[in-house]
Amino acid sequence: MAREGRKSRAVTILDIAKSAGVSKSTVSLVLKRSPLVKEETRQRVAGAMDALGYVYNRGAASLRRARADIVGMVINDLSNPFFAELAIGIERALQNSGFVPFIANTAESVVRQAEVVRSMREHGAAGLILCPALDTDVAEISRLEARLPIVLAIRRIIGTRASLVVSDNLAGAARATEHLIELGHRDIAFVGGVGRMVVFQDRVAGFAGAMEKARLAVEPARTIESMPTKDGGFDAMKRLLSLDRRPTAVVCFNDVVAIGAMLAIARQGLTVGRDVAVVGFDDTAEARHVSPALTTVSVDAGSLGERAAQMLLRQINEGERRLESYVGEARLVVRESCGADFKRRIAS
Amino acid sequence: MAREGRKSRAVTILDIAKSAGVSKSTVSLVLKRSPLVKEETRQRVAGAMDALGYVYNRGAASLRRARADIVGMVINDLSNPFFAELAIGIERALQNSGFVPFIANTAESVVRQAEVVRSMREHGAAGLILCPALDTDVAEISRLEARLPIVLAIRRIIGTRASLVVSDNLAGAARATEHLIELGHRDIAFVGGVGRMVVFQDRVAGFAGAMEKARLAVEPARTIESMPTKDGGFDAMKRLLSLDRRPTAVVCFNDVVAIGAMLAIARQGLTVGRDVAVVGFDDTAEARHVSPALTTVSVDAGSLGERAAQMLLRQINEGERRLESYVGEARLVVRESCGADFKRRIAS
DNA sequence: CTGAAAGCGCTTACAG
DNA sequence: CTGAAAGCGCTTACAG
Repeated sequence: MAREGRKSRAVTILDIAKSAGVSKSTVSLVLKRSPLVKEETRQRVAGAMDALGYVYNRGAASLRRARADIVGMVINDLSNPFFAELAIGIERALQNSGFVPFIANTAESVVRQAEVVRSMREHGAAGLILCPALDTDVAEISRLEARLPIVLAIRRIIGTRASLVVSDNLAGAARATEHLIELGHRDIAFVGGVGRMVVFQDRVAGFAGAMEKARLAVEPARTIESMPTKDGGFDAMKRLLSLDRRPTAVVCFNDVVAIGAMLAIARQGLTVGRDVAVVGFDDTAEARHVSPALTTVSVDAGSLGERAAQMLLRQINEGERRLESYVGEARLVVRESCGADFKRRIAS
Repeated sequence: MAREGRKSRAVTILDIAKSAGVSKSTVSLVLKRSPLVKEETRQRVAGAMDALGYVYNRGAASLRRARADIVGMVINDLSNPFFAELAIGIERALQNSGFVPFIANTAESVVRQAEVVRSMREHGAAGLILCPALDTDVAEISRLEARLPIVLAIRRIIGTRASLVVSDNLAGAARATEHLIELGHRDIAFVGGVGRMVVFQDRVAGFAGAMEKARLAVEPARTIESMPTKDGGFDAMKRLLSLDRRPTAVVCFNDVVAIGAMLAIARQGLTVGRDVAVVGFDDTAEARHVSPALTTVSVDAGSLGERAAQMLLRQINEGERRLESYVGEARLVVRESCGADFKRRIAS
């Protein structure tokens, strides 16, 4: 009935050694798959482990080796499918690396983020992949980055020299805006996102650049900030639609904002794509699945995650600091929400 | 330039002790906030920690105390918002418990699940919250459950005596079905989910029970299995719509399946709610956000997660085995996809 | 391949 | 409050 857990005395390599009639050292060699041990001995030891229900104590090993096999992934919003896909990509890349990823969700709280990071360091994390929460302090990142390998993902923070994996926000937003302009739109708004985020600034810059190139006005009143969530997008779009002159198209901060915006448009009795064109950013699985399907900028969250993981592994293994940056391609994926279809039907 | 990480010699309590002019024991007492240490000493020690950049080594502490402060959460599909919400609820409940949750995603692979569980045990997890992957072996759970505190969440597995947090699948599905029957539907199908999952069996049983109570036929050909994903739901619905006689309503295995099904219906040129009524199960945030809004069975993933966490904490703290079960209420939330609205408009 | 010894950083009694 | 000692379970040389 009693559990054999950490409570009662655990089975150790010494027990295994006795049971298999070898020394502690030999068991340790078996554990690390050393070729020094002959097959027959190896099997005897493995048999003893099975029989006694041995569980390797990584804590003890880490303590001795002064290095643990975990890496932390700190995610700012796990309920956003984009970050869930990112996390899954990171996990995939870590699969056979000898490191296990531990995920934590900060829910955009810097306080929570500090706790989580501290906890991961206390557990001996060999490195961190960090998607910084809103309003993360530059100094905090710099301090961290001096102490352990770290890769910043998705959200750039100005003033740090940490390794970085982001997507090409400027080009992506520009491309999305150009597409709307090509479709004939002149009155285009930017919806969602928080002004003090660098990602927001980059995307707005891409948007404004494309507008200016086409000699179109960028009115400050037509850039509506919001939390980068579905509800945020819904509210922002509602506000935008309540203005006296409504835009014919909107570039949204990201997909969840765009989906929220689409709902606000529908709620208003308008048709997405015909009355108001919508484009998103991220290309999460949801973008394909909503109706009308969302035209968006694809950044491939999964492969960004893989990149970040590989970058972190290099940094951990090479010991000394080696900073890299990767800017993932941002590719426009035209579906229905931009109304390209409606235009075509009218033209023909 | 050099990192102070685990590579070079780490700062230990001995360094702190020297720097603060106290003994190692005193530092340890400060660490655990013992009232034995007077405030002035405490501050001196805390100051030294700050100055030297001390990081508590939990691995060493766990080793000595033979007990770690982590609990594992093993999730079968983190890309399903339902499980993401569950995970967030678990995290919330663990916030001030002294335990930190480590999440891992098995992506429905039992092989991956075994690896992940082993890794968590090796790291000394004090307990596990497990959402079993498809086809998880009963024997494996039983073995595990004899060795450490464990709470099974969401997916019941027949034959184990482990603690359990699930929702009332039978009643929920019955309620959803009854609602469709009240709306006048006679020809109702069940869409999505994998037949060998107990959750599926429970929900189908609820569905069939309600049908039989209304003396309606349950045709096996009208129970279409699929992976419990959006794509699965899409495919299943497509198959269902290709039958000669199409049902007027469908009860879906869960929300992601329902949303996939809604897309298949729309793709077919039909209108959800008017041509085919749809109800889901879970009430994820997405259910509110799709259009038409999904009528579904609310089970409150977040609070199920909290329950599971509390149950696990009790089990860990009380030392000996104490099995509990919690069956969360399943409440029908009527929105638009069931067509209640259309019916009303016709009636008036 | 094996055995003995030391040590990773902490906590736990225990005596003062 | 403090100090000295032992020990958690492992790995790491090192000598055989």
